[in-house]
Amino acid sequence: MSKFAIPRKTVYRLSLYFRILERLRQNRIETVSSAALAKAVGVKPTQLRKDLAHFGQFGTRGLGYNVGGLLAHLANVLRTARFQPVILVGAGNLGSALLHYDGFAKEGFEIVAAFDIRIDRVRKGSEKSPILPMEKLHTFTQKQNVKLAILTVPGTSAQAVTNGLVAAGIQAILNFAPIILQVPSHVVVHNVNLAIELENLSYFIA
Amino acid sequence: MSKFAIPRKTVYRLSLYFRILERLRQNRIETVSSAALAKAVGVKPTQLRKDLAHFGQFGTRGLGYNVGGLLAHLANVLRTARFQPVILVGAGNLGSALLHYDGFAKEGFEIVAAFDIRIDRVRKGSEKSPILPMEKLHTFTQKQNVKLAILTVPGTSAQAVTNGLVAAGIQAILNFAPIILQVPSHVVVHNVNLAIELENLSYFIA
DNA sequence: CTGTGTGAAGGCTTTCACAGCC
DNA sequence: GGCTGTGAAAGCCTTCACACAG
Repeated sequence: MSKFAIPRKTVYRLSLYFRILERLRQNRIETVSSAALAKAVGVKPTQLRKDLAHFGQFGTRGLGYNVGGLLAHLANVLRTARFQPVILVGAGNLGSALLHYDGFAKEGFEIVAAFDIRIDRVRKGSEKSPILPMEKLHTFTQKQNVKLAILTVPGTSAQAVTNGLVAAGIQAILNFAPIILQVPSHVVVHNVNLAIELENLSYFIA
Repeated sequence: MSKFAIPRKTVYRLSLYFRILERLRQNRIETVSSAALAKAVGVKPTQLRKDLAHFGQFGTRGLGYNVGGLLAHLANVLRTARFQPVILVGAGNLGSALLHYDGFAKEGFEIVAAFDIRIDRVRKGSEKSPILPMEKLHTFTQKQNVKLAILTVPGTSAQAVTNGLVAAGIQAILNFAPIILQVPSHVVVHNVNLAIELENLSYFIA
């Protein structure tokens, strides 16, 4: 039961289940069936049960799942994933946009610092994170033991910046630059391209 | 060869190929092999060829693909997907962040207007798109024949707002709200949750 | 010899069908 | 009866192997 035995897609859905369960607990709901939970997440009940089967048996037949108990189990599985410090590199258009976004903090991720070659790129003072020059990236990351980075630099400098991130000890990168990053095998990269999401979506308009 | 016969994932990759090809053309490169193009996109050569096979035969055996020719074909396949007007609903934290992002415009998507219940949420005047009250959404969307919407309202109001979007004729929604939207079958929804992306990523840190 | 096009094989996910337990 | 847990089946996508063209 190595953690890499669990499919990426399953892990992604665990996060979805977790959020719905939190909402249920807020509403003092103590029990939920796989059918109800699956519907809220937008998957089939059997898929939810298969996902959970990777970790053990949490339900009661004929009844469903105990909300608190399942939450605790999922929190345990996802625990390493939360409350990690994050740095953001590239405080340009999208970067500073994401700095203004409080959705990360709400979910337990704090952007502890942003880096840019131009430190004058400070938008009006709503963000708490300091914007530092790139030269400080290495030392800062190592001192604070940061492992997660959000990369929002232009594609032309993305690989060079990535090399610096890897050298500084970063282990996972949420990459918004439109290129494939070359990284050592111990570093995980997830690519996001909002323009392509939009393009892809509009393709399926009837 | 109905457009829905083409897998979502393939369409997504077509967008990736397209962007690399544009870059090659800028560099006056006229021919590219499936191996080279696939590497730039981060997929296997056979997958690239299978993707293209959905539409016909574009390559020359022993030589590769003509950059301009393949670009033209892909542009034709993706044509409906580009240069669409888009509205953004919910000019809160993430919404106004995305309004500041110029990556959409670069790829051919113009955010023609933003809507919010509070029209005073205007950040400093860098954006060109007007921020309008929600009451104008319906008329505006119909008059301008907008079919694409970016949804960045809180989860609590997302479904209600979505109903309004659907009534106004919106056919595709890029949804950042953390709930599953109920929509008629002719409406396409794509969900994006940046916090979960981050959580999922950090799960795979060794 | 190089590199595309493609049927067949393989692998991964999802779904089904139903056994088992409350 | 209601609902979970799970082996088997199905479906989908990716990869292989190789025929074929330049």
